Amino acid sequence: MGRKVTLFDLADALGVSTGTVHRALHGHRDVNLQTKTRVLRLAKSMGYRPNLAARYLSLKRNYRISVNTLKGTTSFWDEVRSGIEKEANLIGLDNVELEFRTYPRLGEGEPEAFEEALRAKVDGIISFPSHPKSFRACMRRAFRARIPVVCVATDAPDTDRLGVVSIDTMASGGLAADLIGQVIDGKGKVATTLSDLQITEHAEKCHAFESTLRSFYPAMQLVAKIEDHDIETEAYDKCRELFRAHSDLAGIYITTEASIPVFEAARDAGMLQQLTIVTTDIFPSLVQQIRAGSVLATIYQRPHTQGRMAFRVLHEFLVHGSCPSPQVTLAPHVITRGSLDFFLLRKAIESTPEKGAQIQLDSHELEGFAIE
Amino acid sequence: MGRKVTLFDLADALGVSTGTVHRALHGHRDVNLQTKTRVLRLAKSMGYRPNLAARYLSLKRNYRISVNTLKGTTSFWDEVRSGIEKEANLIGLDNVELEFRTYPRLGEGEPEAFEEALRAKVDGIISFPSHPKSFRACMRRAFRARIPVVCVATDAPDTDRLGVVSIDTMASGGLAADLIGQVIDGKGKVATTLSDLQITEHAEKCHAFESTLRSFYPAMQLVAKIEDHDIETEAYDKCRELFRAHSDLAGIYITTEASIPVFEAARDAGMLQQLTIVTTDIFPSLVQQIRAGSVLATIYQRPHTQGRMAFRVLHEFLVHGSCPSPQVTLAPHVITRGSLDFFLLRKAIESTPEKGAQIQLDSHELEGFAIE
DNA sequence: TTGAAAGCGATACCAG
DNA sequence: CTGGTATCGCTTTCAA
Repeated sequence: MGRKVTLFDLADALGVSTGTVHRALHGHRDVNLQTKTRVLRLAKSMGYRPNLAARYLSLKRNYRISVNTLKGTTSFWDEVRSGIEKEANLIGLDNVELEFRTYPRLGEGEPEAFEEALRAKVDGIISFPSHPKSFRACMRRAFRARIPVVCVATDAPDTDRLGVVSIDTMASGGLAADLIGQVIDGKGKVATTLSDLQITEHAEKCHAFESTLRSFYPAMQLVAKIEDHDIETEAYDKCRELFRAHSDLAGIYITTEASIPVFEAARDAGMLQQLTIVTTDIFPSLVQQIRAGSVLATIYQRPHTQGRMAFRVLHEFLVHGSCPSPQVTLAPHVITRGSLDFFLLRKAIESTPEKGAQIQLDSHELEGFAIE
Repeated sequence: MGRKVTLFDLADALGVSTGTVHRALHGHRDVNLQTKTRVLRLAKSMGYRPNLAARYLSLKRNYRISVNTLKGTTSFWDEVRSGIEKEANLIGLDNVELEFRTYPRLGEGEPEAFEEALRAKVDGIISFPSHPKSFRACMRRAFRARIPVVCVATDAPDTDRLGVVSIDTMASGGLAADLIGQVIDGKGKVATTLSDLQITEHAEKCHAFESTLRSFYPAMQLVAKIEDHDIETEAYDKCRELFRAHSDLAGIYITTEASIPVFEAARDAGMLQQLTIVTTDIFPSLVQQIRAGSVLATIYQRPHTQGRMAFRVLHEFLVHGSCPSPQVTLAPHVITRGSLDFFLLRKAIESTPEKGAQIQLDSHELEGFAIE
């Protein structure tokens, strides 16, 4: 394994200066096309790889990243943000500054936050595209400004986003179908609730749920896909209606966090016992339902990890200039009553704030690796 | 937000040289105790944080890490190794060299590999402690040599390992119990298989399984914990015996990869249909069983992620001199028939080799972020 | 015990 | 269009 090739090695071999080599590699204007190709060819043949440490050091400018997300009613978005922060000061050689811009509700204040980030000339944006339509316009501007954008939680189709980090919706739907299907022995009526069929993410979960039923549980019947448009009363009312129309309903898959109104409707209809329920994500009032045994399982969408991954993708691009995997799709976690405590414990650990500034020590000084 | 504090700032403020400050911070011998404490105090009060880029750059020496793992019969250990490699060239600023030392079987060749790594004076070791007893002796030597060791997949109790990365055994057992319990409607006989009750990891899974049954499925009965000692014929024979003794067995939780002999025994006993089975991990012949519908779910132990995390913990220690979380416990993934394909897809992506040396480009040159 | 100074490799500026 | 060179912050000799 030969020693590492440096800029100087290239310059030396070609009889030019490192400045020239540098400009050639980075495609700056004002480089002779010939020397440029010579440099590029040699770099490839010698297997040149830039030394990132040296790069960071000489680059005084810090990367500034804007994190545009929803305020949210549960801790989901807090966890996304804390995941981003954690990854930032783990990876970060202190060369990243995060700027958080949060908007209160779906589609409300999102374009403004985006616009602000663009005006602030950040180097990259991590964003939750809450309103597909207005987001597309934002993306066009980001594209023109050459600011890379990573979407988190939901994809923004037909935009030139650099990457997406989201949960595997197909796996989620498939899991939900299998869990319910197995427990109710492959027969009976089931339903799903979602926010809106227009939202790709939700549509995909339902689709996977339905297609798994078709493939493996032909005797089951999906009788409704309830759209609640993120409005609690709408969810409640439509569920009441559903339970009235199908008093023999056996199971329900709630693809969003909006499970509480469903429980209330089921309880009020006196059907809570008979229903096999799979929910999404986790928060205190849902924990109660799980402990009470009303929930078969909840499908956890790992917001903390989504945040971490989103940061990684963007950082990778800013630093390496390349994007290893424009689509990061996370496997969902299945949480049941018997495993609940272990998941809650992990969640608590994840949200522990980073230990602050910490003087680094040589191992000589650590007394037998003792960790405080 | 004040600008970052450098070594020079500290030296300047104290009227000493950067060399002195450096030596004081690192506890090198031959530093006046007084100046040392003055430096340390000032460093803390000024919130000094070393610039890692500068450190990497000036440190010419690369870290050498030995990865001591099992050859294995399934792809489990291949995935662990590829996870380590992936994280290494993602995080690594090329300052890490990996040396793989693999041993053929449980406890066979393990001490030799360890010894070799110590002799080679590596900077750290990632190891699977396959044989608790001999491993402890190895660890003592590593400790004396001041070489940090991170355990992967299994912990090594009562040793001074730097950290462990493993799957959450409690969550695994709890999940298995809930899955089986719900499907068989909370009543009937169940059993588990494991390699050896001496192995903490297996014992914990069984314990969590049992305790979840006790808490939430009192009408279920755990009739056997079968130890197969990693021998296929032993697993087969003991299962046949089990099935003979309990022809009304309703479910079985296989805590290890050794599920194939169990399927064979069940099939030969004509009980495959009646059993609700939860397995562990995934490999081609198990995939067949899942597709065939013989498996309720398999609990995937995420070897790739285990590898990635193990590397992170060790790297973190070598670089920062601190260990953020000595115990990384991963949440297991639940894979069912309806979600199988999505998990297999992910697995295929994970094991895609890294794109090799790649010239980095400025964003100017990327035509609209187009990723090849 | 401490100070001074020479790198590490890439970047960016200023001359030519 | 290209060469030379100061610079980033830390580590590590070599002298004092």
